[in-house]
Amino acid sequence: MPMVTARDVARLAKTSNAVVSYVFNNGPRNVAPATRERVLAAAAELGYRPNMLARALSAGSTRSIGLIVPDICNPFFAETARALEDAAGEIDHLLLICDAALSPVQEARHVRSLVDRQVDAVVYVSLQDDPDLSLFTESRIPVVALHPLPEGAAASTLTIDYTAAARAATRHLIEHGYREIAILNGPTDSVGARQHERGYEQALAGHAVTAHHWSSPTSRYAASQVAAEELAAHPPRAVYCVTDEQAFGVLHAAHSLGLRVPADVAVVGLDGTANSRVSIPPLTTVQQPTQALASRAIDIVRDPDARDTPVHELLDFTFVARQSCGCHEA
Amino acid sequence: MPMVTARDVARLAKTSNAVVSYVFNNGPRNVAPATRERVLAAAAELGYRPNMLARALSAGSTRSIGLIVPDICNPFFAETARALEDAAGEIDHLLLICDAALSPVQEARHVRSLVDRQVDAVVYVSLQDDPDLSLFTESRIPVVALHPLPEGAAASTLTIDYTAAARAATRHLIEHGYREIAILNGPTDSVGARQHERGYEQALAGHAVTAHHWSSPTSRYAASQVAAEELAAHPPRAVYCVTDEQAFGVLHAAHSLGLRVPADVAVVGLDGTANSRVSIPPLTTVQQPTQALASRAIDIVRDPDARDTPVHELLDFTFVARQSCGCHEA
DNA sequence: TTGTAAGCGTTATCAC
DNA sequence: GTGATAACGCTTACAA
Repeated sequence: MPMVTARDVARLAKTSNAVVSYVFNNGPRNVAPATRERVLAAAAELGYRPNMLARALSAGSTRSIGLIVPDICNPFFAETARALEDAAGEIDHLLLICDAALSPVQEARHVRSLVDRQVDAVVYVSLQDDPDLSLFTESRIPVVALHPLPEGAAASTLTIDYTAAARAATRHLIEHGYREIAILNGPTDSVGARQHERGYEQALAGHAVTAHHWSSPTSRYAASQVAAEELAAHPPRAVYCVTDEQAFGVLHAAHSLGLRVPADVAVVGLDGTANSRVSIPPLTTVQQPTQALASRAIDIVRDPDARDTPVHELLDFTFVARQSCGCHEA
Repeated sequence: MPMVTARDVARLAKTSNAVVSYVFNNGPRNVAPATRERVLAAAAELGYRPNMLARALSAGSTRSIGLIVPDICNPFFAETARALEDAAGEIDHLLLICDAALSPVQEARHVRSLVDRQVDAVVYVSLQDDPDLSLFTESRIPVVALHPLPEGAAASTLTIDYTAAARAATRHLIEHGYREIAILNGPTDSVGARQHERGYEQALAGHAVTAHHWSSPTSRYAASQVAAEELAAHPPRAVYCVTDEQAFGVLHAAHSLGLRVPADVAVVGLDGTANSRVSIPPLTTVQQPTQALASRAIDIVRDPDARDTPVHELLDFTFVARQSCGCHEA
């Protein structure tokens, strides 16, 4: 298949390649209706498709947006990727999904790769609390992080209010009457982790509740290991997990120790992945507004105003009570 | 940040941009060691990074490989994507992950998009039994499908032997002594579905076993719905599911009906995702050789010989007995 | 061994 | 309203 070029189309339409470009871009110059028709007809006849590489090289935009996630095998990030792909598709951009595979080294490689690939913007979920954004800023690539960033970081952020979410989840557990409530937090001391912590503490304040502080990597297996150990030692009556995956791990640990959920241990998660509906038992969780997060992220990153002045936005979450907390007993 | 070009480097190294190119590509011409050093030093000083777009436009290779999966939220495909990203990274290629989101329309859009983006090759897991490969063949983009294709399709295939896998799984259930065994197959009549079916039938042949034929979309929720209905009606003693996700759905359905696994219903899956270790109960499954599949897929698609003559390869699977079938009772 | 220059297929500026 | 033509930054004959 010899590649059909704009020049070929121009030849057939008896005009110049410039006009072909004008037609396919609706500008920057006008073309006479008759000429436009001839060009379109010729293009159709030859099966012409503009060469995106040449277009990108010349025009300076690759019409692509990068996404870096810590772990594509975590369905929450897969769902995020899907929502972003939709949002990007609507503005006719390609989403480049990069999976850090839980490795900071891999993550750094992807940052480099996206810069090299000249993506127009980046949606970033980092493994690090304070990721190095210099490569992006040097290349003037706008970035929006889907998690809180330290004060003064050179990127926009777009998240739910984790403090409020943790508070709501913990409060719900307290209202069930549980008096020994653990928080299963993430593996590192990050801004986000501290927000969960704070919400949990705020909910506990003034209640005669014993706190338990656990932490595990954000994976089902790792959480299961940690939870199994903790549950065997000083079993709390309830656990608030900062991700659904960790909650699923707790569910598994409880099961393997012969503990019933919620009769023996109550569990609440955060993310509201599709799987939370079909876990054993169905998981009570804080639902992230994945669609809204995605479309807003694309808006932010394409907003010329936000390019230089990072914006920080909070979106609303929804608390979903299912069986694992003790509501809706089966 | 004014972009640093090869010309800038050449100027600083007191040589020509051609030599800069020779240095960065190790060819096609040799460069005197001294000159090479000067170029490298100049490049380092200026922070030169070759412009991939210009390189791709000129050289004709984008150093990228496309991947189309039916559903990135299914961890098996996420794990596949991760393995492929590793394999692609080793040859310094970017993996473009495209999620069809269970929509054939979306899938077709991605095919178009990958062709437009001029990827060097494509790894394809299609929703269709007989996907339209013409766009790829016209553009001479080599394709390897990770599932069986109808006779004569213009792409290589690389899979495990699904017939043998289904046979092994079903046979295992028979050896447990179960006499009512269902197969939960995929939603469409595809080559792959027929292979599962055949393996299941082969295992059953000559045994006094009652067969049950179920089918559901490949998602936990959908499988759970179908299984709940079937289990409420004529509960079989065991179920072989053609994917782990469907098996998880059966687990959930059983739980919500108050059926114990494996005491009341035994379940076997196929894929061997990480989650199968931590399901409730841990899932007996046929483990796909994900890493091997990925690296072999990259090899095939880059093999100049296989470019024109599709190859069809079978890789070995591993049967992993855990609790859901009745082995290793907790 | 190195430099010159002609592409690669667009976009966009200028004249006309 | 349209047609030459110069970028965009690189690769790679071809010359020197």
